[in-house]
Amino acid sequence: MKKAATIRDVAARAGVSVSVVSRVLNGTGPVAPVKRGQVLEAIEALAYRPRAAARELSHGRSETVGLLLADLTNPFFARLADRVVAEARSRDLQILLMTTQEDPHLEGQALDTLLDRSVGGMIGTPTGHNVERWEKLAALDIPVVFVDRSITELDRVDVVSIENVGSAATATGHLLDRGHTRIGIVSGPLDTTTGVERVRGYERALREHGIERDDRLVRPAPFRGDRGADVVAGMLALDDPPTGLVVANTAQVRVVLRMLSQARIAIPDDLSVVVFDDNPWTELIRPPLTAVSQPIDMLALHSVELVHARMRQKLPPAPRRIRVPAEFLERSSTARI
Amino acid sequence: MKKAATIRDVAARAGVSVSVVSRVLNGTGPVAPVKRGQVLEAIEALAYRPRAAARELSHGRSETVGLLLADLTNPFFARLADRVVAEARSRDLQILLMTTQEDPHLEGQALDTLLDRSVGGMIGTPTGHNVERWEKLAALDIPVVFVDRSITELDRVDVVSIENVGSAATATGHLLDRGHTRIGIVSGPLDTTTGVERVRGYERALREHGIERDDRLVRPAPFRGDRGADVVAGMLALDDPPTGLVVANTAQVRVVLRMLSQARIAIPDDLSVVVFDDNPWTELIRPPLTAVSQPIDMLALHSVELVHARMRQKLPPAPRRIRVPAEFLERSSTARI
DNA sequence: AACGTCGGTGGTAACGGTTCCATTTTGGTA
DNA sequence: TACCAAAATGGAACCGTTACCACCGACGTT
Repeated sequence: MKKAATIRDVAARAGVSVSVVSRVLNGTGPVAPVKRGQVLEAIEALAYRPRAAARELSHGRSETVGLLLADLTNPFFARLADRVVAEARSRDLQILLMTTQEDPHLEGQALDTLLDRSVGGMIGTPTGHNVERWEKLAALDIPVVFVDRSITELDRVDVVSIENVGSAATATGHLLDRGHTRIGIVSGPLDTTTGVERVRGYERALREHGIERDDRLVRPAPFRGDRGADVVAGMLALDDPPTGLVVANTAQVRVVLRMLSQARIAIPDDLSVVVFDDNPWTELIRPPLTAVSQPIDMLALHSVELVHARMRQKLPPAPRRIRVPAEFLERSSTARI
Repeated sequence: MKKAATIRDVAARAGVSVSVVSRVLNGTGPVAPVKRGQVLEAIEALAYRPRAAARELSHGRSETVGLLLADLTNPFFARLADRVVAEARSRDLQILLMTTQEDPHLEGQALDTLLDRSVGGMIGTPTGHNVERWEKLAALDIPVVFVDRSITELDRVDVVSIENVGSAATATGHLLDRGHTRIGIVSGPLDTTTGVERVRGYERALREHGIERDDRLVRPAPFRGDRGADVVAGMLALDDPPTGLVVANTAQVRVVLRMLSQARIAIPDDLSVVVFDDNPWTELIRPPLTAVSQPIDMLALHSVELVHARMRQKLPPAPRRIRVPAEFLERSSTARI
């Protein structure tokens, strides 16, 4: 098995210097049309493909983008990954995938290895910790784009997310409009931006309807584990249980639904439910779920577009915050009280 | 921003040569305990981390494993990716993710870029085409592990998959035992191994019960699109429609269920249904689905373990074919006729 | 006719590791 | 104390690119 051709082989066959080959490869300088032709012919003939590692070493940075997601088990992130990979491909970027499993320690490790790989950019859903490390990336001039969530302390990075406050307000308003006055919300942890923003939207809707917030109905739950189910069970065990529920923590909707089903709580008769994130399975559930549908393709598109542009230095330094609207889909899991 | 430390900086600070540093880094030769200490101290002090690209360039191969999956939108592959990433991490391997979207052309491109990156190994769900390119990888001594499916023409690669024939036979047998004699199956394309093997299992079960195969009830469907729904609709429109159905194409179960629901076919009263692959959502569906549950963690574990071992040359050359058993979960979507 | 200018070109030093090989040091043995 | 093998060390070539720089004609200007 003879080894693969290098740039020198190409140069030799085309009768030019390596500089010329490099130039036709990258369009980084003038080349006479005739020689360009010869070079292209040689490349073709030798099936030459530049070694990414060499390029990366000499150039100091790679065409690889680190994608650091929370958890591929959650359909939201899985679909996001799918779209990001597709968008990246169309821009000739590679995706190095890692997951945090929502664990700051794992996230830290992942960031380190991503750094070793001298990735050209990063797209990630931060756990909220490891602030110094994210800062270091940014300080190294490695473009960082947060998607879905962000870290408030970090103002130098781009952020792409949905309109969390507004979406939560809409979801809550939907229940209020249907006569519900006791509405529970299980959010993400309050040290995540999605967690606080969605609660804020919930509160805004309540306020607009002149209803006071009851702390017992506003409960965060971690992304991992089954805590969301306990939290909801707790609410339902109150003397004055909620008649409406907003599950604003995408990672917990499944366990919440399972618990409700096992407890034989009828939806929407006993409880009206709105969930965050619509995935292809939610419409198969009985009853089909009313949901806030996140435009995942837009999230992916903008994230990749941003890192790409930054890698090409094609953007003013000021950080961008892109908020895309989410769609509210009324199905059959909510009813008038 | 001073740039990151290199191996030479470490050597200088520790008062040794770069060779020594390299040796303590890789444990590739003898080093005096004292110097080892100095080197480690210097590494710590300078926060030195070896550049992956440099290592890769000189060594000719990287610690990155290409993961080429069909489609992250399918929960099966998403969960597989999740586990593979986790297993890879615990072995200090990086995962470069690409998707084929079941498109041979995209698969070809992906294989090319993976080659440029001189990945150290590959784990993939082949579309069934691009045989030459897969062959080339193997010829280049890059360990390739097929997971879930494989390509029959390629006998030099390792394969990890479930017991497809047996699982399909069990699923079909389950229906037969409940008195069904007209059983439909929608499989994957017949140019995929999962497609043919599952049909084979189906046939075996029929044969064992002395029932003849009716071609109109054995229909493949592509992985992409909604074809599976049409196929089932077609079966149900027959004069003698099936009373039982095996959906052996994981990518099509969702659309099939949606179609049945829209057509107001009652499960299991009008039709008993067994599906391939159990994902966390199937138990939320009404009725909860009887399913063949694939041991995804085992698939991931073995795949990663295999590439890893091959990359370390720790395995005899003969290709391994690992078949892990799948679990049959009886829920409520199947009934006695 | 002398003089920039500029398109086109080749030589070569990085980039940051690994690895081979020659050399020095160490320790054990006669 | 001399000697030898084994252990420890350093030097330098190499991996495949990119990018800087020097150079060489040809051409257009004064």
